[in-house]
Amino acid sequence: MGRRNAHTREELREIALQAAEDLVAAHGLTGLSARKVVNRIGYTVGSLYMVFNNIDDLIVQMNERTLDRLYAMLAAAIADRPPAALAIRALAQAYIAFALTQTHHWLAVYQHRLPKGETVPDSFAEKVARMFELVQQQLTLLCPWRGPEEIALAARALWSGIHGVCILGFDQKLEAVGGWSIQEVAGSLLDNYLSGFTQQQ
Amino acid sequence: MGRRNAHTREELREIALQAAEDLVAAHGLTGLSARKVVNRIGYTVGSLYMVFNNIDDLIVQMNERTLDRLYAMLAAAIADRPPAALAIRALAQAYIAFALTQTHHWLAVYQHRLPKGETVPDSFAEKVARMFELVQQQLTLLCPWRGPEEIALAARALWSGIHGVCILGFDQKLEAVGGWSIQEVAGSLLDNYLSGFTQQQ
DNA sequence: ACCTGAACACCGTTCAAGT
DNA sequence: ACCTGAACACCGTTCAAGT
Repeated sequence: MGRRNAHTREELREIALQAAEDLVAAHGLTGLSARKVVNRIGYTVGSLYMVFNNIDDLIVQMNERTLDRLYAMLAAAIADRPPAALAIRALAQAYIAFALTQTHHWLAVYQHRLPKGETVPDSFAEKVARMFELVQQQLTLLCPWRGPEEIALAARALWSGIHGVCILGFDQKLEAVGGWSIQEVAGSLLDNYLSGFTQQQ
Repeated sequence: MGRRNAHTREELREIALQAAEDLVAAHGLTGLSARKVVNRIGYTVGSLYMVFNNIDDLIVQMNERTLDRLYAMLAAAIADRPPAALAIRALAQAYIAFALTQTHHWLAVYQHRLPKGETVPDSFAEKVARMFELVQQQLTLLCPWRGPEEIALAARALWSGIHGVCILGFDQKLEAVGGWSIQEVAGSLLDNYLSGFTQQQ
Protein backbone atom coordinates (compact mmCIF):
# COMPACT_ATOMS: atom_id res chain seq x y z
CA MET A 1 0.00 0.00 0.00
CA GLY A 2 0.93 3.66 -0.02
CA ARG A 3 2.94 5.68 -2.55
CA ARG A 4 1.27 5.10 -5.86
CA ASN A 5 1.95 8.49 -7.26
CA ALA A 6 -0.32 7.90 -10.23
CA HIS A 7 -1.30 11.57 -10.03
CA THR A 8 0.35 14.77 -8.91
CA ARG A 9 -1.29 16.71 -6.10
CA GLU A 10 -2.82 19.08 -8.63
CA GLU A 11 -4.13 16.21 -10.74
CA LEU A 12 -5.63 14.59 -7.68
CA ARG A 13 -7.33 17.85 -6.75
CA GLU A 14 -8.67 18.18 -10.29
CA ILE A 15 -10.11 14.66 -10.60
CA ALA A 16 -11.57 14.89 -7.10
CA LEU A 17 -13.34 18.14 -7.96
CA GLN A 18 -14.50 16.65 -11.24
CA ALA A 19 -15.92 13.62 -9.41
CA ALA A 20 -17.60 15.91 -6.88
CA GLU A 21 -19.17 17.91 -9.72
CA ASP A 22 -20.45 14.73 -11.35
CA LEU A 23 -22.03 13.61 -8.08
CA VAL A 24 -23.65 17.00 -7.45
CA ALA A 25 -24.90 17.27 -11.03
CA ALA A 26 -26.56 13.89 -10.65
CA HIS A 27 -27.96 14.07 -7.13
CA GLY A 28 -27.41 17.53 -5.74
CA LEU A 29 -25.27 18.48 -2.76
CA THR A 30 -26.90 15.69 -0.72
CA GLY A 31 -25.44 13.15 -3.12
CA LEU A 32 -21.91 14.28 -2.30
CA SER A 33 -19.70 12.60 0.29
CA ALA A 34 -15.98 12.24 0.78
CA ARG A 35 -16.23 8.47 0.42
CA LYS A 36 -18.24 8.68 -2.81
CA VAL A 37 -15.73 11.10 -4.30
CA VAL A 38 -12.73 8.89 -3.63
CA ASN A 39 -14.59 5.77 -4.77
CA ARG A 40 -15.06 7.45 -8.15
CA ILE A 41 -11.38 8.19 -8.57
CA GLY A 42 -9.92 4.99 -7.18
CA TYR A 43 -8.50 6.38 -3.98
CA THR A 44 -9.33 5.75 -0.34
CA VAL A 45 -10.93 8.30 1.89
CA GLY A 46 -7.81 9.39 3.77
CA SER A 47 -6.12 10.63 0.60
CA LEU A 48 -8.74 13.34 0.16
CA TYR A 49 -7.23 15.16 3.14
CA MET A 50 -3.92 15.48 1.37
CA VAL A 51 -5.55 17.91 -1.05
CA PHE A 52 -8.44 19.45 0.89
CA ASN A 53 -8.64 20.62 4.48
CA ASN A 54 -12.04 19.02 4.86
CA ILE A 55 -15.22 18.38 2.91
CA ASP A 56 -16.34 22.01 3.22
CA ASP A 57 -13.10 23.12 1.59
CA LEU A 58 -13.81 20.77 -1.32
CA ILE A 59 -17.34 22.15 -1.69
CA VAL A 60 -16.15 25.77 -1.57
CA GLN A 61 -13.59 25.04 -4.29
CA MET A 62 -16.25 23.31 -6.38
CA ASN A 63 -18.54 26.31 -5.89
CA GLU A 64 -15.80 28.69 -7.01
CA ARG A 65 -15.60 26.78 -10.27
CA THR A 66 -19.37 27.14 -10.62
CA LEU A 67 -19.04 30.89 -10.12
CA ASP A 68 -16.40 30.98 -12.86
CA ARG A 69 -18.74 29.27 -15.32
CA LEU A 70 -21.59 31.57 -14.28
CA TYR A 71 -19.44 34.65 -14.78
CA ALA A 72 -18.38 33.45 -18.22
CA MET A 73 -22.02 32.96 -19.18
CA LEU A 74 -22.99 36.44 -17.94
CA ALA A 75 -20.06 38.06 -19.72
CA ALA A 76 -20.92 36.24 -22.94
CA ALA A 77 -24.51 37.46 -22.72
CA ILE A 78 -23.38 41.07 -23.12
CA ALA A 79 -20.28 40.42 -25.22
CA ASP A 80 -21.81 42.08 -28.26
CA ARG A 81 -22.52 45.25 -26.27
CA PRO A 82 -26.29 45.51 -26.59
CA PRO A 83 -28.08 48.76 -25.60
CA ALA A 84 -28.12 49.06 -21.81
CA ALA A 85 -31.89 48.60 -21.59
CA LEU A 86 -31.47 45.19 -23.22
CA ALA A 87 -28.16 44.36 -21.56
CA ILE A 88 -29.56 44.32 -18.05
CA ARG A 89 -32.28 41.96 -19.22
CA ALA A 90 -29.73 39.82 -21.05
CA LEU A 91 -27.80 39.46 -17.80
CA ALA A 92 -30.92 38.38 -15.95
CA GLN A 93 -31.82 35.90 -18.68
CA ALA A 94 -28.31 34.47 -18.61
CA TYR A 95 -28.46 34.08 -14.84
CA ILE A 96 -31.80 32.31 -15.10
CA ALA A 97 -30.55 30.12 -17.95
CA PHE A 98 -27.58 29.09 -15.83
CA ALA A 99 -29.80 28.29 -12.87
CA LEU A 100 -32.10 26.27 -15.13
CA THR A 101 -29.42 24.27 -16.89
CA GLN A 102 -26.93 23.78 -14.04
CA THR A 103 -29.49 23.75 -11.27
CA HIS A 104 -27.70 21.48 -8.84
CA HIS A 105 -24.41 23.30 -9.15
CA TRP A 106 -26.09 26.67 -8.89
CA LEU A 107 -28.07 25.55 -5.85
CA ALA A 108 -24.95 24.18 -4.18
CA VAL A 109 -23.39 27.66 -4.18
CA TYR A 110 -26.20 28.97 -1.99
CA GLN A 111 -27.18 25.83 -0.12
CA HIS A 112 -23.76 25.23 1.32
CA ARG A 113 -23.11 27.00 4.60
CA LEU A 114 -19.74 27.02 6.31
CA PRO A 115 -19.59 26.00 9.99
CA LYS A 116 -20.24 28.94 12.27
CA GLY A 117 -17.27 31.24 12.52
CA GLU A 118 -15.58 30.11 9.32
CA THR A 119 -15.57 32.49 6.41
CA VAL A 120 -15.38 32.09 2.66
CA PRO A 121 -11.91 32.62 1.09
CA ASP A 122 -11.08 35.95 -0.57
CA SER A 123 -10.99 34.34 -4.01
CA PHE A 124 -14.63 33.35 -3.55
CA ALA A 125 -15.71 36.83 -2.48
CA GLU A 126 -13.85 38.31 -5.45
CA LYS A 127 -15.75 36.13 -7.90
CA VAL A 128 -19.04 37.35 -6.41
CA ALA A 129 -17.90 40.98 -6.53
CA ARG A 130 -16.88 40.57 -10.18
CA MET A 131 -20.42 39.48 -11.05
CA PHE A 132 -21.89 42.47 -9.29
CA GLU A 133 -19.64 44.82 -11.19
CA LEU A 134 -21.09 43.47 -14.42
CA VAL A 135 -24.57 44.50 -13.28
CA GLN A 136 -23.38 47.87 -11.99
CA GLN A 137 -21.67 48.64 -15.29
CA GLN A 138 -24.86 48.06 -17.23
CA LEU A 139 -26.96 50.03 -14.75
CA THR A 140 -24.51 52.92 -15.06
CA LEU A 141 -24.84 52.88 -18.84
CA LEU A 142 -28.62 52.80 -18.43
CA CYS A 143 -28.83 55.61 -15.88
CA PRO A 144 -25.69 57.74 -16.18
CA TRP A 145 -27.29 60.45 -14.06
CA ARG A 146 -27.44 58.16 -11.03
CA GLY A 147 -24.65 58.32 -8.46
CA PRO A 148 -22.42 55.29 -7.80
CA GLU A 149 -24.16 54.53 -4.48
CA GLU A 150 -27.56 54.58 -6.12
CA ILE A 151 -26.22 52.27 -8.83
CA ALA A 152 -24.68 49.89 -6.33
CA LEU A 153 -27.85 49.75 -4.25
CA ALA A 154 -29.97 49.13 -7.33
CA ALA A 155 -27.61 46.38 -8.51
CA ARG A 156 -27.92 44.68 -5.17
CA ALA A 157 -31.70 45.05 -5.00
CA LEU A 158 -32.22 43.83 -8.55
CA TRP A 159 -29.81 40.96 -8.30
CA SER A 160 -31.17 39.81 -4.96
CA GLY A 161 -34.60 40.00 -6.51
CA ILE A 162 -33.73 37.90 -9.55
CA HIS A 163 -31.99 35.46 -7.27
CA GLY A 164 -35.07 35.20 -5.06
CA VAL A 165 -37.24 34.54 -8.10
CA CYS A 166 -34.97 31.67 -9.13
CA ILE A 167 -34.73 30.23 -5.61
CA LEU A 168 -38.48 30.22 -5.07
CA GLY A 169 -39.09 29.17 -8.65
CA PHE A 170 -37.23 25.92 -8.10
CA ASP A 171 -38.91 25.32 -4.79
CA GLN A 172 -42.14 23.36 -5.04
CA LYS A 173 -42.90 24.77 -1.62
CA LEU A 174 -43.86 27.98 -3.35
CA GLU A 175 -45.29 26.52 -6.52
CA ALA A 176 -48.63 26.92 -4.74
CA VAL A 177 -49.02 30.30 -6.32
CA GLY A 178 -49.79 30.73 -9.97
CA GLY A 179 -48.40 29.09 -13.06
CA TRP A 180 -45.78 31.61 -14.17
CA SER A 181 -42.39 30.72 -15.45
CA ILE A 182 -39.30 32.07 -13.75
CA GLN A 183 -38.79 34.28 -16.81
CA GLU A 184 -42.22 35.87 -16.43
CA VAL A 185 -41.78 36.63 -12.75
CA ALA A 186 -38.28 37.95 -13.36
CA GLY A 187 -39.62 40.04 -16.24
CA SER A 188 -42.22 41.62 -13.99
CA LEU A 189 -39.56 42.42 -11.41
CA LEU A 190 -37.23 43.97 -13.96
CA ASP A 191 -39.87 45.92 -15.86
CA ASN A 192 -41.41 47.53 -12.82
CA TYR A 193 -38.16 48.13 -10.96
CA LEU A 194 -36.46 49.70 -13.96
CA SER A 195 -39.57 51.72 -14.71
CA GLY A 196 -39.04 53.35 -11.34
CA PHE A 197 -35.26 53.48 -11.40
CA THR A 198 -34.79 54.89 -14.88
CA GLN A 199 -37.12 57.81 -14.28
CA GLN A 200 -35.04 60.95 -14.68
CA GLN A 201 -34.62 62.64 -11.29
CA MET B 1 -37.68 -1.44 29.39
CA GLY B 2 -40.61 -0.57 27.18
CA ARG B 3 -44.02 0.82 28.01
CA ARG B 4 -43.37 3.89 30.07
CA ASN B 5 -46.32 5.82 28.82
CA ALA B 6 -45.15 8.99 30.49
CA HIS B 7 -46.56 10.92 27.52
CA THR B 8 -49.36 10.44 25.07
CA ARG B 9 -48.46 10.24 21.40
CA GLU B 10 -49.46 13.86 20.92
CA GLU B 11 -47.41 14.96 23.91
CA LEU B 12 -44.41 13.06 22.60
CA ARG B 13 -44.82 14.74 19.22
CA GLU B 14 -45.05 18.13 20.91
CA ILE B 15 -41.98 17.81 23.14
CA ALA B 16 -39.99 16.33 20.25
CA LEU B 17 -40.86 19.29 18.03
CA GLN B 18 -40.06 21.68 20.88
CA ALA B 19 -36.68 20.02 21.38
CA ALA B 20 -36.04 20.19 17.63
CA GLU B 21 -36.89 23.89 17.63
CA ASP B 22 -34.51 24.53 20.52
CA LEU B 23 -31.71 22.74 18.69
CA VAL B 24 -32.33 24.63 15.45
CA ALA B 25 -32.62 27.98 17.23
CA ALA B 26 -29.25 27.34 18.84
CA HIS B 27 -27.27 25.78 16.01
CA GLY B 28 -29.33 25.88 12.83
CA LEU B 29 -30.62 22.93 10.86
CA THR B 30 -27.15 21.37 10.96
CA GLY B 31 -27.44 21.11 14.74
CA LEU B 32 -30.50 18.91 14.46
CA SER B 33 -30.38 15.13 14.60
CA ALA B 34 -32.79 12.40 15.63
CA ARG B 35 -30.47 11.32 18.42
CA LYS B 36 -30.03 14.83 19.77
CA VAL B 37 -33.79 15.34 19.83
CA VAL B 38 -34.52 12.19 21.82
CA ASN B 39 -31.60 12.84 24.16
CA ARG B 40 -33.24 16.14 25.06
CA ILE B 41 -36.56 14.54 25.92
CA GLY B 42 -35.35 11.40 27.66
CA TYR B 43 -36.31 8.89 25.02
CA THR B 44 -34.22 6.61 22.83
CA VAL B 45 -33.88 7.04 19.12
CA GLY B 46 -36.31 4.32 18.06
CA SER B 47 -39.24 6.03 19.76
CA LEU B 48 -39.02 8.98 17.40
CA TYR B 49 -40.36 6.75 14.64
CA MET B 50 -43.56 6.13 16.57
CA VAL B 51 -44.49 9.76 15.97
CA PHE B 52 -42.68 10.76 12.77
CA ASN B 53 -42.19 8.85 9.54
CA ASN B 54 -38.58 9.97 9.41
CA ILE B 55 -36.39 12.94 10.20
CA ASP B 56 -37.63 14.85 7.13
CA ASP B 57 -41.19 14.52 8.39
CA LEU B 58 -40.13 16.01 11.71
CA ILE B 59 -38.41 18.92 9.95
CA VAL B 60 -41.42 19.58 7.72
CA GLN B 61 -43.71 19.67 10.77
CA MET B 62 -41.32 22.00 12.54
CA ASN B 63 -41.24 24.23 9.46
CA GLU B 64 -45.03 24.33 9.35
CA ARG B 65 -45.01 25.71 12.88
CA THR B 66 -42.51 28.33 11.74
CA LEU B 67 -44.84 29.31 8.89
CA ASP B 68 -47.67 29.66 11.42
CA ARG B 69 -45.63 32.09 13.51
CA LEU B 70 -44.58 33.98 10.39
CA TYR B 71 -48.17 34.28 9.22
CA ALA B 72 -49.26 35.55 12.63
CA MET B 73 -46.54 38.19 12.52
CA LEU B 74 -47.53 39.31 9.02
CA ALA B 75 -51.21 39.45 9.90
CA ALA B 76 -50.43 41.46 13.04
CA ALA B 77 -48.43 43.94 10.99
CA ILE B 78 -51.54 44.98 9.07
CA ALA B 79 -54.08 44.32 11.81
CA ASP B 80 -54.83 48.03 12.21
CA ARG B 81 -55.60 48.30 8.49
CA PRO B 82 -53.07 50.91 7.41
CA PRO B 83 -53.37 52.60 4.00
CA ALA B 84 -52.41 50.13 1.26
CA ALA B 85 -49.27 52.02 0.32
CA LEU B 86 -48.00 51.53 3.88
CA ALA B 87 -49.48 48.07 4.35
CA ILE B 88 -47.38 46.46 1.65
CA ARG B 89 -44.29 47.96 3.25
CA ALA B 90 -45.44 46.86 6.69
CA LEU B 91 -45.71 43.30 5.39
CA ALA B 92 -42.20 43.45 3.99
CA GLN B 93 -40.84 44.89 7.25
CA ALA B 94 -42.59 42.16 9.23
CA TYR B 95 -41.13 39.49 6.98
CA ILE B 96 -37.66 40.95 7.38
CA ALA B 97 -38.12 41.29 11.14
CA PHE B 98 -39.10 37.65 11.36
CA ALA B 99 -36.09 36.58 9.30
CA LEU B 100 -33.83 38.71 11.49
CA THR B 101 -35.15 37.53 14.85
CA GLN B 102 -35.87 33.88 14.06
CA THR B 103 -33.13 33.47 11.50
CA HIS B 104 -32.39 29.79 12.01
CA HIS B 105 -36.04 28.78 11.93
CA TRP B 106 -36.70 30.96 8.92
CA LEU B 107 -33.67 29.57 7.11
CA ALA B 108 -34.70 26.00 7.92
CA VAL B 109 -37.92 26.48 5.96
CA TYR B 110 -35.98 27.16 2.77
CA GLN B 111 -32.83 25.17 3.43
CA HIS B 112 -34.58 21.89 3.93
CA ARG B 113 -35.14 19.95 0.73
CA LEU B 114 -37.17 16.78 0.60
CA PRO B 115 -35.60 13.70 -1.06
CA LYS B 116 -36.16 13.68 -4.80
CA GLY B 117 -39.70 12.64 -5.67
CA GLU B 118 -41.23 13.42 -2.29
CA THR B 119 -43.50 16.40 -2.04
CA VAL B 120 -44.53 18.73 0.75
CA PRO B 121 -47.90 17.96 2.44
CA ASP B 122 -50.98 19.97 1.47
CA SER B 123 -51.11 21.65 4.88
CA PHE B 124 -47.67 23.10 4.19
CA ALA B 125 -48.62 24.40 0.75
CA GLU B 126 -51.76 25.96 2.20
CA LYS B 127 -49.79 27.92 4.75
CA VAL B 128 -47.61 29.32 1.98
CA ALA B 129 -50.66 30.18 -0.15
CA ARG B 130 -52.24 31.93 2.84
CA MET B 131 -49.23 34.22 3.12
CA PHE B 132 -49.39 35.07 -0.54
CA GLU B 133 -53.03 35.98 -0.26
CA LEU B 134 -52.11 38.55 2.36
CA VAL B 135 -49.79 40.25 -0.13
CA GLN B 136 -52.29 39.98 -2.96
CA GLN B 137 -55.02 41.57 -0.82
CA GLN B 138 -52.89 44.60 -0.08
CA LEU B 139 -51.76 44.91 -3.69
CA THR B 140 -55.40 44.82 -4.78
CA LEU B 141 -56.23 47.64 -2.37
CA LEU B 142 -53.25 49.57 -3.67
CA CYS B 143 -54.02 49.04 -7.37
CA PRO B 144 -57.72 48.23 -7.73
CA TRP B 145 -57.54 48.79 -11.49
CA ARG B 146 -55.14 45.87 -11.92
CA GLY B 147 -56.56 42.48 -12.89
CA PRO B 148 -56.20 39.48 -10.56
CA GLU B 149 -53.49 37.92 -12.72
CA GLU B 150 -51.47 41.12 -12.69
CA ILE B 151 -51.88 41.28 -8.92
CA ALA B 152 -50.88 37.66 -8.44
CA LEU B 153 -47.81 38.05 -10.66
CA ALA B 154 -46.79 41.21 -8.83
CA ALA B 155 -47.23 39.51 -5.45
CA ARG B 156 -45.00 36.69 -6.55
CA ALA B 157 -42.37 39.00 -8.04
CA LEU B 158 -42.29 41.30 -5.02
CA TRP B 159 -42.29 38.53 -2.47
CA SER B 160 -39.60 36.55 -4.28
CA GLY B 161 -37.62 39.76 -4.41
CA ILE B 162 -37.91 40.50 -0.70
CA HIS B 163 -37.08 36.90 0.02
CA GLY B 164 -33.99 37.10 -2.16
CA VAL B 165 -32.87 40.25 -0.36
CA CYS B 166 -33.14 38.43 2.98
CA ILE B 167 -31.40 35.29 1.74
CA LEU B 168 -28.45 37.14 0.28
CA GLY B 169 -28.43 39.58 3.19
CA PHE B 170 -27.70 36.76 5.62
CA ASP B 171 -25.12 35.23 3.37
CA GLN B 172 -21.62 36.54 3.93
CA LYS B 173 -20.89 35.21 0.49
CA LEU B 174 -22.61 38.26 -0.91
CA GLU B 175 -21.62 40.74 1.77
CA ALA B 176 -18.83 41.65 -0.65
CA VAL B 177 -21.02 44.35 -2.09
CA GLY B 178 -21.80 47.52 -0.21
CA GLY B 179 -22.78 48.15 3.37
CA TRP B 180 -26.56 48.40 3.13
CA SER B 181 -28.93 46.91 5.58
CA ILE B 182 -31.53 44.42 4.47
CA GLN B 183 -34.13 47.11 5.07
CA GLU B 184 -32.43 49.54 2.72
CA VAL B 185 -32.11 47.03 -0.11
CA ALA B 186 -35.69 45.87 0.41
CA GLY B 187 -36.79 49.50 0.46
CA SER B 188 -35.14 50.14 -2.89
CA LEU B 189 -36.83 47.08 -4.35
CA LEU B 190 -40.25 48.08 -3.06
CA ASP B 191 -40.00 51.77 -3.95
CA ASN B 192 -38.94 51.22 -7.51
CA TYR B 193 -41.16 48.22 -8.19
CA LEU B 194 -44.25 49.92 -6.81
CA SER B 195 -43.36 53.11 -8.63
CA GLY B 196 -43.77 51.12 -11.83
CA PHE B 197 -46.66 48.93 -10.75
CA THR B 198 -48.88 51.63 -9.28
CA GLN B 199 -48.74 53.76 -12.40
CA GLN B 200 -52.33 54.07 -13.65
CA GLN B 201 -52.84 52.22 -16.98
C1' DA C 1 -49.07 -0.83 23.10
C1' DC C 2 -45.08 1.38 24.17
C1' DC C 3 -40.28 1.74 24.26
C1' DT C 4 -35.62 0.01 24.25
C1' DG C 5 -31.21 -0.93 22.49
C1' DA C 6 -28.64 -3.41 19.34
C1' DA C 7 -27.75 -3.73 14.51
C1' DC C 8 -26.98 -1.99 9.87
C1' DA C 9 -25.31 1.02 6.50
C1' DC C 10 -23.83 5.25 6.19
C1' DC C 11 -20.96 9.84 7.36
C1' DG C 12 -16.30 13.12 8.24
C1' DT C 13 -11.86 13.02 10.11
C1' DT C 14 -7.44 11.27 11.97
C1' DC C 15 -3.32 8.77 11.96
C1' DA C 16 -0.14 4.75 12.63
C1' DA C 17 1.61 1.75 9.45
C1' DG C 18 3.23 0.26 5.03
C1' DT C 19 5.81 1.10 0.55
C1' DA D 1 6.32 11.39 0.26
C1' DC D 2 2.32 9.16 -0.80
C1' DC D 3 -1.48 6.38 0.32
C1' DT D 4 -3.95 2.91 2.89
C1' DG D 5 -7.19 1.12 6.02
C1' DA D 6 -8.53 0.78 10.56
C1' DA D 7 -10.45 3.49 14.21
C1' DC D 8 -13.43 6.95 16.27
C1' DA D 9 -17.48 9.49 16.87
C1' DC D 10 -21.17 10.52 14.59
C1' DC D 11 -25.71 9.83 11.48
C1' DG D 12 -30.89 7.78 10.00
C1' DT D 13 -33.60 3.78 10.16
C1' DT D 14 -35.30 -0.85 11.44
C1' DC D 15 -36.90 -4.28 14.43
C1' DA D 16 -36.69 -8.26 17.70
C1' DA D 17 -37.15 -8.32 22.39
C1' DG D 18 -38.76 -6.80 26.78
C1' DT D 19 -42.51 -4.88 29.94
